[in-house]
Amino acid sequence: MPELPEVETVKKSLEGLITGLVITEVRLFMPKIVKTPSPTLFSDTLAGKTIKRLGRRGKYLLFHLSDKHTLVIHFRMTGRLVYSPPQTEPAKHTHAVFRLSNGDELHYTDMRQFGTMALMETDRLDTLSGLKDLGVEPLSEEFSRDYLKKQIKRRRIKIKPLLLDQTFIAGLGNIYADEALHRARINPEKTAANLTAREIALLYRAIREVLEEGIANRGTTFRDYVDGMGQAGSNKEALRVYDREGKPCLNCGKPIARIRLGGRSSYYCPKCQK
DNA sequence: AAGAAGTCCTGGGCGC
DNA sequence: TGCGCCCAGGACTTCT
Repeated sequence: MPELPEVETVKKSLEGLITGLVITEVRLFMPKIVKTPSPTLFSDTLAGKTIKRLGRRGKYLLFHLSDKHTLVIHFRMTGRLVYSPPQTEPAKHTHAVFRLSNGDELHYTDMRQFGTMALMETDRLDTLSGLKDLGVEPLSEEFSRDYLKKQIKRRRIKIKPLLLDQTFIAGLGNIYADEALHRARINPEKTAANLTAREIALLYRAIREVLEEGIANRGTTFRDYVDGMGQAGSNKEALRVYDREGKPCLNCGKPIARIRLGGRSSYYCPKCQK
């Protein structure tokens, strides 16, 4: 599930290879993944554009193009974007192929078809639903301990679903949210406003640490995630609670529990995370 | 206004 | 072994 560290890794793995290249042709096999504009206009407008710079906002990957356009990709759960030599047979579930001016290609695949793409004029990006409402970037300077404290104190929802709310903090998903809460020893069901100052300080640090480690390990691969070169990340080895139901807590040895919060699995240690 | 539920989709895991 | 059922999950929309 590409979360912030995975999208950042895709960005880093691709930018050195494709910056400066021209998108010469777009083949779209699954038109419905394009949110805007129409599939034909999407392909036609992209053709001939130069890739100026890659960016990332939350879990969105951004291709800043010539003519003041930006291509926006969200991978959701199983989306992949892989740099491929010419005439590579598209893998199963390949929905789009971007041909580049050096002859190589970018293959976009997504088994579940949840991922989306959009092409916009760059100065209209703030109108794209989802992107426009994103909260603070957790690795930016804007995300300070005071900011987190102020924001958390005004919310009555449980801390776990709050961390997953992309309008609160951009880029955390189920894996890194659980890991941050475990590291900060906070129960996922605790009401956000009831966190102590100490807990918020620990959470602040934990969020940054788990994301930075995720990036350093080139992302977490369970089954589907790979970077722009098709390589899996190694951060699964570093996970301390996620997907470890029944296994011993690495702090105290008690079995990790799993509950459902807001329709999602939450893994936590009942002893360490009171 | 906040929060719950429904929606999209496929492969894997399970029970029998 | 093989069939069929059900679940996971991110974010948006719709309902309460």
